[in-house]
Amino acid sequence: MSNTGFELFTDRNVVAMRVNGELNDLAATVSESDTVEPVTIDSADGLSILRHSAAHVTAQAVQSINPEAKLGIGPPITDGFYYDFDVAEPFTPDDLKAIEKAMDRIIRQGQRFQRRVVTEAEARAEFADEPYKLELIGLKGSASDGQDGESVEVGGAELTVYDNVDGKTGEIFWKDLCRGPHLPNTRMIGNGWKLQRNAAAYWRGSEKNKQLQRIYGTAWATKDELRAYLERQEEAAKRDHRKLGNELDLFSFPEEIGSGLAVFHPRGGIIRSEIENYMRQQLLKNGYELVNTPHITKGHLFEISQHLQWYKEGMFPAMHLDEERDAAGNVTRQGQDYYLKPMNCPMHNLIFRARGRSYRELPLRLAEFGTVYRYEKSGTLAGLTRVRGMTQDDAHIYVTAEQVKSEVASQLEFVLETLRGYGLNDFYLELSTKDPEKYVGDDDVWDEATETLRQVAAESGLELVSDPGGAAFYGPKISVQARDAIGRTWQLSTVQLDFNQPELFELEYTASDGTRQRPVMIHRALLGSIERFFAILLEHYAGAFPVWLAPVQVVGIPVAEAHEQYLGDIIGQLKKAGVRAELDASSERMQKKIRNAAKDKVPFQLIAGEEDMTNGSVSFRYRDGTQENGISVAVAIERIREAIDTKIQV
RNA sequence: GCCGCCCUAGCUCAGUCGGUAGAGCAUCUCACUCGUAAUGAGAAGGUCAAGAGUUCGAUUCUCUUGGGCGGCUCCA
Repeated sequence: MSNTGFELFTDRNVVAMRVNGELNDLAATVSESDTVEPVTIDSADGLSILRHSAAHVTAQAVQSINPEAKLGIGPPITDGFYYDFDVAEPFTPDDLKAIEKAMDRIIRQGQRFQRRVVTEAEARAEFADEPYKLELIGLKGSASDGQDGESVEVGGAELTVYDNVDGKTGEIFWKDLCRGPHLPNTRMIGNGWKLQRNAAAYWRGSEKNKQLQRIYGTAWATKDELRAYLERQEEAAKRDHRKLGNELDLFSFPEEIGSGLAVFHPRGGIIRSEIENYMRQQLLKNGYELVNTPHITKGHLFEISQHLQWYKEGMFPAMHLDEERDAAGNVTRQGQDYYLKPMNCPMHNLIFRARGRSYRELPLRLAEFGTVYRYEKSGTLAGLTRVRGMTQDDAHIYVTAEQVKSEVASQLEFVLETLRGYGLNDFYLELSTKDPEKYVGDDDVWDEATETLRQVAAESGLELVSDPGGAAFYGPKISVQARDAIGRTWQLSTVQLDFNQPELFELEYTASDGTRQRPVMIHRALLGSIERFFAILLEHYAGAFPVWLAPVQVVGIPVAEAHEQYLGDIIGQLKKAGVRAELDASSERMQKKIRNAAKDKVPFQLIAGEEDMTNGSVSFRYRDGTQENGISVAVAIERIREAIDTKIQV
């Protein structure tokens, strides 16, 4: 006896089913021996199916408007879907509107998604006009990298086509090569969807290939969820560090200086230096030594480190200096190429080998706020999160092989403790392992090191995600991912082993038995770059920094001019106590001053008028608009100092 | 780097179907002296991103360059 999913599940929220673990359409038949589980539309699988079905509808709509459009792929993604098309002209916003309209019609029509197994020859005949589909059919059976969404088309055990048919007449409107499964019916896409934008994307993700036009959309089980999603997007846009940086006068990117090169204004500068001060204090407490190295170097250093061999495109081009020529143009004096440094490690290696090193000195931890310059492609730059000039809180730790594990473990602990100080406390770890195509060193060494990192990660008790093939060529790495206030994750700290540079730089220490040994090198960036970390904190706090980071910690607002001197004196005392306090002595009314301070997201407003003057007190107004009147000056100062010292958010 | 879109006052934005521009906020001046999110009046502020082309005339159309945004690729 066998049944279809429709017979098994009458709940309208069930859109597909798992049969023996495999996702299937509800139209599929199952036998009694099968294990069958329902997939509801609001589950992760259900949403993927919904989104993938919406992608099909997008494609049908596009081809109904422009039959010449050739189909690429159309997989579900986080929060939505996309579909790629080869079209003569890129889509315009008006095109998207027209496509949405056509989609709406298709959805209302209630077309059924009907699965059909085909042979390769049949598929080739049916999709003779779809060159990209033909390519995918050719891919079938070859290396099944599910990477760029191909697997949603041809990733199944057999080749299948999904026909979109009229629910009553069975007339076929459209079809697509697809693994499935799909919703039973387009009507189930409902009205929780929206096309969002179009952009170009390389066919199958390679910049050697042609660029197709991609349409992005989002789709949700209900209209309310769509609305909630759009609100989240809006919230994220409000926190955009580029917008806040401008509004709060923190930093800018003057066109005269160049792309990806930021200047920090006074208010951004003070936040930046607070970040650095705290960092420095943590470093010194944890056995680091602070070093300092120049921004430029002769090219030879990067020949030793092999950066000029591997990463030259990522470096600013050479400054060719000191060359001399005679009248005939012959070189009479050989010049030198100088480069801006793209990383600090080679220079730290030179500090390590500046003199003989003993095992007694290890672990040797060299830390620096090292400013580096990288020639990132223009299209990849984004605010402070991707720049061409940045300061890394960089450290290189030289250890014996036996010390690797304990050092990585203590680094991890140190990293988490420090990040918590900045108000981040939701973390998980990612372990990046060897890229079989691109690595140096022995497999044994890699395996052992990777295992060590895995153990340390496991012992931390944090969630661990693996990132196969994500390591740099010189060693595996563990990274700390942090979730911010609105749930986005950022890769922050990295702890990375390096088997390569100690070799290249012939680093050695004298072991207890008098032999010369090669140290293991650990690269450790805690904040990544100060710029990027700054951006993350700015977005995390939406500009309302905790008191210790706030550029202006206290604004004094006199009720009228007559109270300026009284309040000015209190502000003066705060300044003496090391608080960033300002008196607003402008000619505005106090209401306006309150508004201004609120817009600047100042944590404490101190207000004083007649009443306070007579009582020797002051009134607090907090960021949330609440207030507390009649606080004695001494208590007020103490309270503010404490809020700063304990790094609390207010 | 690639595809598309964008660049008007310090900021946010109007506007010009080709006849060289306007608001609000910010700034400055004056008046108001005020107890919890915008007091009023006035002034000043622009080579309409830069350069070239088409045109009697370009901020507007075309091209180039710079900068930005959304993606793709990249992210040592």
